[in-house]
Amino acid sequence: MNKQPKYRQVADVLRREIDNGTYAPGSRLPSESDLSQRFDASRNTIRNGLSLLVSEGLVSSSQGLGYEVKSHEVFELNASRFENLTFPQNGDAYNTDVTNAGRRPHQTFRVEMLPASREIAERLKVEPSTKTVLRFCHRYVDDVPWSTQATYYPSWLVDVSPRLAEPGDIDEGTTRYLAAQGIEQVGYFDEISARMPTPDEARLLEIGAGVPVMLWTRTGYSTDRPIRCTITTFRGDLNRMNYEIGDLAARSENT
Amino acid sequence: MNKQPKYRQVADVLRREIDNGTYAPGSRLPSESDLSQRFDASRNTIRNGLSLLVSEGLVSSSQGLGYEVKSHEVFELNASRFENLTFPQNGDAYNTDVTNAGRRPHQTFRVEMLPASREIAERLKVEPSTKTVLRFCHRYVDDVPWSTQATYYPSWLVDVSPRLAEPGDIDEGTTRYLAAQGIEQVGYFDEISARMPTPDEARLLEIGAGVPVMLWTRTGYSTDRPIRCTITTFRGDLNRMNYEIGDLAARSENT
DNA sequence: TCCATCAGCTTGTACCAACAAGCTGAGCAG
DNA sequence: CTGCTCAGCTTGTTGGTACAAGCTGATGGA
Repeated sequence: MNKQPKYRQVADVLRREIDNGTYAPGSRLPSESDLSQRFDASRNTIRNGLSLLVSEGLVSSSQGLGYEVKSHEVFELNASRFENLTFPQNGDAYNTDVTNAGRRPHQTFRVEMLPASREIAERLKVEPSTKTVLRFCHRYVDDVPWSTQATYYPSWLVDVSPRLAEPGDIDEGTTRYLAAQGIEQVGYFDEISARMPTPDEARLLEIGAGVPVMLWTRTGYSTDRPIRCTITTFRGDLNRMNYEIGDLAARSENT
Repeated sequence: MNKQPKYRQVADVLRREIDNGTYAPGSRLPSESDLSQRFDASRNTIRNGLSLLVSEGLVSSSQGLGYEVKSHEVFELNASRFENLTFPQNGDAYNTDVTNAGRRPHQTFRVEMLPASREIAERLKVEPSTKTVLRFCHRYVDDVPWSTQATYYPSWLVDVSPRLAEPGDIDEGTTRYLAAQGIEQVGYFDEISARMPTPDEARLLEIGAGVPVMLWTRTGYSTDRPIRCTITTFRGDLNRMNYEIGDLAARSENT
């Protein structure tokens, strides 16, 4: 019957104990050597089992400290709020959302000019390797790295809206600034996928093994062509993206 | 300088060789003992490095076969297509999308009655533990497990639309059937997040370590209350969800 | 009191060994 | 030629050891 290898049994038992609250979020698991005694297994076997839980994102380990049970407070992200003159643009939306959630937003920012990758060129409908302007944000919530956001603008747009290529924030928001230049965003196309982080992403977001990233690619359109492409990466387990579509009058009613 | 532990160096070298095509998708890496010689490291250290690549989803291993470099053909999923009488409902959308992609759809199906979990109860605006009808699909693409879809209906809806609780497909689609009962879905609320699969999900979707799942929760509303809640899980790395919002006339034009 | 040091805990890295279990192709029996 | 077995490859599992490196609280000197 019991064909499961020992390290899986260890993981299964601990997983169940985490689920039922024996080990609460934020608390620490017994040490590897304690577990080694409890399960009558070598430290290697215990580590093997614990690494399963780490790769499931249930616990994280740190040298000298032990294994901590992770909590799962998700952050809601309203993605279908239309970005136009009436509503704030994406960057402001981040500040608004985070502040409304009672947390503290903070971001670093940089601008660079670089040739379009294949993905970006396709979405912006320009030739690959054409110059594009990249405006890059690294965002934090309560000083914890939360997301990176890279927005690419085609060079033709920068020609008519030169402030895009200047370092430094655009206070009124890029959407408003572009509208003032006669470029209005009338629609956008969103693509969402998830995968494990590259080492770079893991570093920027300070996430360990076992936490996937979500990739959110938004291509914005004027009435006649694409005007920007924004790629946002963030922790998949702590964020939830929301879309409201159609008539949702019934949603806000209290039963 | 070189403070990186050996097993990370191994992973970094192999990752770069996978990226630059030295090891193409579908091909196999050298065996652990070969790599052990090449890197002058013990087999354990090599395994440690390879497990990093596995957890990044770049390669997968199987006993007796070795390590295979994985490919990344993504499947597009149009999520904002409005589900109403004019357009087919979700289940049919799956058949349509898969067939259009030149692949073969196939699904198993079951119906059961069970008390609402907290998440479901909240979304359907019913009391927790109230009876709900679950219609569950396990979907395949070219005989590869692709997604699971669980749709929950509140019991009051089943009372007026009894066929929901009957096993077996509803040929005309549940949306059409419900509309015929006077229940029309006029809007929906989507929530998307990602995390590592539970052992159950890993089993159903036949995914190994290093592949996250995306969770897509859609709550459908009539004009006055929620009428269904659908939770879809699928591989995050092979699927991309799309939303079209606003005026996208410029998207389909060929430059 | 304050702060520097260190013992003693934790996990991280690296090696070795042995056997189990899955897959494949060579080669043999029919 | 067909089909079975098995040697020899692969990864999987489990045990062991040793030392490095990070964290914390106790200890003790200024």
